[in-house]
Amino acid sequence: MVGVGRTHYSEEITEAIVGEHVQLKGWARTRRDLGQVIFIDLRDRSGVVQVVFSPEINESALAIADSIRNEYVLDVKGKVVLRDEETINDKIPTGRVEVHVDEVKILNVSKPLPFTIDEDVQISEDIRLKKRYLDLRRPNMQRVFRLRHQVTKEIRNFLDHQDFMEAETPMLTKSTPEGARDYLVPSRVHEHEFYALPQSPQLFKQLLMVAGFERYYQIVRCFRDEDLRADRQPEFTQVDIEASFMDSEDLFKMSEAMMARIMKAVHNKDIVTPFPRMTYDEAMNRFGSDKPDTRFAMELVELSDIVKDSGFKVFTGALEKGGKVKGLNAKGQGDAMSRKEIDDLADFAAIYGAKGLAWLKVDESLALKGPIAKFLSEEIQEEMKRAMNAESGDLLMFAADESKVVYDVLGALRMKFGKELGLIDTDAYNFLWVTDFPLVEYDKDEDRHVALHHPFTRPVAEDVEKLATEPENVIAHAYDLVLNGYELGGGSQRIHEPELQMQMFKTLGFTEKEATDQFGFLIDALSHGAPPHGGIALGLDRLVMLLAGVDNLREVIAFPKTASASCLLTEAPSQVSPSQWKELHLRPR
RNA sequence: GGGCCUGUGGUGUAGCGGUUAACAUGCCUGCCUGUCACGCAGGAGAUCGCGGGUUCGAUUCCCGUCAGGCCCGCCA
Repeated sequence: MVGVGRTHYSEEITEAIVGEHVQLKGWARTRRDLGQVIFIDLRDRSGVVQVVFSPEINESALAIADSIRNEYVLDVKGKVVLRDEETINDKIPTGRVEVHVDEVKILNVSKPLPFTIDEDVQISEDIRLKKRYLDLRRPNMQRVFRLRHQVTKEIRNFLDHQDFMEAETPMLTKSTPEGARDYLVPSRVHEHEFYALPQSPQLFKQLLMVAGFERYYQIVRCFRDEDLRADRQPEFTQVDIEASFMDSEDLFKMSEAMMARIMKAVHNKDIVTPFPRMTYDEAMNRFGSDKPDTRFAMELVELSDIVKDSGFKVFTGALEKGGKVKGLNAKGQGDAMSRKEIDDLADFAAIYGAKGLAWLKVDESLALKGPIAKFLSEEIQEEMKRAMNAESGDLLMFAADESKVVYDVLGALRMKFGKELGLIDTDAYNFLWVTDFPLVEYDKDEDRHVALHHPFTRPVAEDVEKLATEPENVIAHAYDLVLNGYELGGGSQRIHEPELQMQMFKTLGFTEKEATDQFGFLIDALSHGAPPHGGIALGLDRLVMLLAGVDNLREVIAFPKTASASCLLTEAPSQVSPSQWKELHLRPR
């Protein structure tokens, strides 16, 4: 340990250095004043050690200690002493020793705090965010940010060893259509023109490939002006990677090695590679999600064929409109749940667009009971039971609707039961590749196709012809890395031919002129010897969140935004002066 | 844009159509030489988020609003 005026961190005060004279700096965590003897727990970034003041040690130090309060900043000098057997404190690592203080300086005082700097004190989150500098002082928060540092350090070391080089890209860049809403920055110099903060460095990293860097990465801030979630912040950090001459297999392998290294470094956990893979179709059909949590089973069951001739309108109607009927078996819940609880599931399903939720209980004689039982023949009921592996006491739920609604509803119900029934192994880290995404999907509102990944994603070779004719059926060279039901990141092989890129823009409804106006620089770059390339971007915040075992991004971002995208500490965003408006050629509306 | 939940001393909670608004912790004062979330004694500290309504009377019920959270839409 180095440092001016400090010989040790508090965690280093151990039996090994008994008798030594040490100098420590830190904060007074608590003071226990017994009149003639005062104990203070001195906390620094490493931990806590007890320092002792008494007349036998030093009168003047004791006098100063009398005025010390919580969170005063101290500089103490003293001797490391072994504690008597009966005064050993097993609760702290340094509990076998203490420092007898012969000199103390108060480096700074502190007002009483709004909350205690301690591990498990429950404080409402707005208070924590308003006084974030105190919140971050808590040891468990410090641990999280040390973990975060360790993760980025491992990533940098790993990629460096793989010949990747870090390069920076602009934060003031061009607003482009497609994707999320941009954060805009008005230009002072160019009247009525705006920069956009990057949603990701996507185009720049492709241009770095054209530039011949071959292997690039960047740990980079990205911005998206969309509404927040527990796992979504308006600014977030991405591990952005791009490589020339690497195919998807190379990228999978490399990403897996990187994740394995991180897991080993931070949790000493050996994870199995290669990661399992699943196509997008399979993920949706089995789990109702493109980021399935595979830590528990409870898969969706396809019932469309079984019920298509049932005559039950709810089912057949959905099928006639091109939808699906799928089921979900909540084991034992037919017995466990009350009628009201089951009825409440329909409200839950409605959030995801379901018009209702059909269900059946399996009774002791394996008969199906419930409001829809009478609409289904004996034969169909038998087939349903077989397909869903129905046993006595089970609750069978059914969604019949357009595919998206069926997936969303049953996928959400699956996660709800998984969590509430404790089916999830919380120690598991289930990595998974989801592959073969569709290239585009049809957007009703805009009446055109939009890219599922982004417009630079490469269609698989055998589907290129379909781009113009049946774009919905084109599969992309795109993949997501999923961990425990969270999308950790996504990547793709990119289009490196200008003609194919232009065709892609046309598929997305751009005219040639619009494409050239917006993305001319890219098309031009691709026309000058662009190598085949592809890459991946990983959400660093989410990764750290999962490694830290928390379920909210705010816990792993030092100064996060609230659900309404404001910073309670600085009170950003804020109004600006009339002169600032004017300079930017703007006026309030 | 929409739905749901929360808002009471500094902090965390309790409470109820009429209370002296309770408890814990923190804070202040005094006592205490082995505590460790020290202890003991005393004290200060709240227009119950804000506005309106219902009512003889609202912290409590209703409406609105603001703030925080979760979710849908949005976002990859």
